[in-house]
Formats: sequence, structure tokens, C-alpha cells
Amino acid sequence: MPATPAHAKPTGKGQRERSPEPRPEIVEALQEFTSAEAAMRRRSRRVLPLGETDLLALRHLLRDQIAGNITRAGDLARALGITTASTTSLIDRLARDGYLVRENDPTDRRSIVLVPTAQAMAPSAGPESLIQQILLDATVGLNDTEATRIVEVLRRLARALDGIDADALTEPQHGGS
Amino acid sequence: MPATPAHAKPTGKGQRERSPEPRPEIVEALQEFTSAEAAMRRRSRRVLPLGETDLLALRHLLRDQIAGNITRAGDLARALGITTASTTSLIDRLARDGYLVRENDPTDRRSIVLVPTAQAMAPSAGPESLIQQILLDATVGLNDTEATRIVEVLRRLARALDGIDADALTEPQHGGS
DNA sequence: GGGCGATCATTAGAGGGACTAGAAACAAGG
DNA sequence: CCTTGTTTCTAGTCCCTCTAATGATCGCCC
Repeated sequence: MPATPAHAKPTGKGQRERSPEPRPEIVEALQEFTSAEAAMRRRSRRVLPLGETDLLALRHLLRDQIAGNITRAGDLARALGITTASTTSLIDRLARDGYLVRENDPTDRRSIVLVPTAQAMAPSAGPESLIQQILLDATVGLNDTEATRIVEVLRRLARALDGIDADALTEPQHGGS
Repeated sequence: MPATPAHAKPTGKGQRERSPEPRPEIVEALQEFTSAEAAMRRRSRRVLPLGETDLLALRHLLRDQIAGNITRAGDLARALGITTASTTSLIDRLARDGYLVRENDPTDRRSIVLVPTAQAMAPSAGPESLIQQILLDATVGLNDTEATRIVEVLRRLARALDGIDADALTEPQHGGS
């Protein structure tokens, strides 16, 4: 690995003070992480039972279920950033393999409600859990304050990405949230 | 671990002390980030000139060039976690659109050397740079120690993922030769 | 220095997953 | 009732990756 020579060095003064400056090293490190994860996931695609999108969909379903929310097909499409047509075949795949079932929405007969089955937790118990464990092992050695701060930043980054759509990229005006 | 729906609450004592405990919230927040990024990238695929893999490939090439290393086709395949066959068509795409050129490797006539062109930096200047800016904006408000710690953890996570291959997932033994 | 296995890039063919376009069923309001 | 908007699904297409097999070259050992 190259030693990434080109960091914009922060002005050396404040060591403990909150700085209004951005941190390019963090964005760069985040890129390293995502590209490492993508590469790992491609390398291991044979032994992983589900594709990337399918896994994200399943996680979304389980999270919604824990939170007590129901998930309809359209919700999943929006959450994953794919079209509803793609979502239909995604649901077909997951239903065919027994990860979820389609149920009628009692309040809207056009909609369907997606209900994860017990099988839905299986991926998290297979090779996926080993990945989780390896990741967990890499998070030790922090104090509570640091851990909290990291989670804060990651959440802020995720929400910032949520606000981006195609229009925001072509029209640099922040159209409002 | 049966399901672990909520967070494993750290033992409330150490607020400033380094803890050997893992931080599931960090892994979870990281998942949120990667899924938010994937969703954003899918939403904006129309206006982004390159696919995800193509972009990663270009970044790898530029990084190698800055570090003074040459990149051969096989190197790219390994870095991206795809087969050499897929790499061939990836190089075809990138070469066709003028992002790189193939050159002969003087030391090995079977290999080709990939040389990024000036065009290779164009994607980082378009919508991609806007994404970068939005991410940068979300990293403000940290002190130097916190920023350093975050980068440390992310790098450690990335390296941990680098060490995972299909065999490591099926054979939990770390016996790789 | 000639043969032999290993390595590198490529081609050919197949499959998965995402997209666009359009249609059917239903909801909601005039 | 009728019109307009929403939700899902079908049909057809395209892009990207994979497996399998080929041609060219390297490294090595006899």
C-alpha cells in the first residue's frame, strides 16, 4: 500500500479544540474502507448466499421489524435507491429463497407488506457473522467519548448522503430538505 | 449470539479509559454509511459518468501513479476483487472512453501497463467532487485527536477486510499459507 | 537450448441484476 | 361516476461479472 503522501495538513495549532476545518483524511480513509469492503465482498461472492443489495434489503426489513414498522415494497425501493421494477424482482428472489413472504396490506389493497421469516436472520449467522466479528475486533481500544464521536460523524455522513439525489448533483443549489 | 437486537451496553464505568471492548454501534453506523452511499450512488447513476467499479479502478490507478508505482492489469484485478476476464472488459471500457491507455510492459511481454490519462481526473472534478465536498462538510467540528483516532479505526477496519477471502469465511482457521 | 508447467491477458458464452416503458388494480376527490 | 395519482407487476433491454478455454510468454530444470 502506498503511504498516501498528500494529506492537507491541519494547521498545527489546536490539539484539543474543536476545529471548524474539514478533515480530508477522514473522507479518504472512508474511501479506503468502502473500497476494501467492496473488494472483499466480490472476492467472497461464491460463499456468500446473497448479493449486496439483497443483504441490504434484508437488513432494512429486520430493522423495520424491530422498530415496529411495517415495510412495503415501495419503502424498500426508496430505501435502497432502486426502481420499483427492480424491487419486484428483488422481492421475487428473496421470497423464492424463503427470506420473506408477501402479505396483503389491510389498509391499501394495492400495496403489499413484506414480512421477514426466521430464515431472514440466517445470513447474519453464516459467513456474514464472521465478517461482523472481524469488524468488531477492529473497534477495540477506544474510550466511550471517542466511540460516541465516531458514531456521530458516521451518522452525519450517512444523513448527508441521504440528501443527495441526481438533481442535487447537476444543480449545485441545495434545493432544501 | 442470539440476534442481539439492541446495543450491547458497555459497562457503564469507564468514560475516559481505553476499553478492550468492541463497539457494535460503530459497526452498525458504518453499515448505515455504506448502505447510504450505495443508495445515493444508485440514485445518481444517470448523472455519474462511471460505474462504481470503474471509479474505484480509476482511483486505484491514480493513487498508484502518485506513489510512483506502475499498475498492471492483474494488479487491478486483485485490488478490485474481480477476475482478470472482467478486468479486461473494464480496461476496454476505460480505454475506449479515454481514461487510460494500454502500454507494453518492457519487463514482461505478457503483461500490459495501465497508464491513466489527463481525462482520468475528470470524474473527480464533476459531480463526484460535489459528493466529496458534502462529505467534507460533515467532518467538521472535531479536534485533532478525535480526527486522528477516527482515521486510525477506519484504516484498521479496511486492513481487516483486506485479509478476508472466501477461504477465510468457510474455514474459520487462520492458517493461510 | 529445448521442453514443461505456471502466469498473464484475452475471447466467447452465460447469467444476474438494474433500468425504461407500459399496464392493471386500487385510492381519493370532484 | 369519472378522473387523476399511486402502487405493484410484466416485458424487454443493457451493463457488468462470471466460468471455461486459448494464445503468448516467462522461469526453470535437465
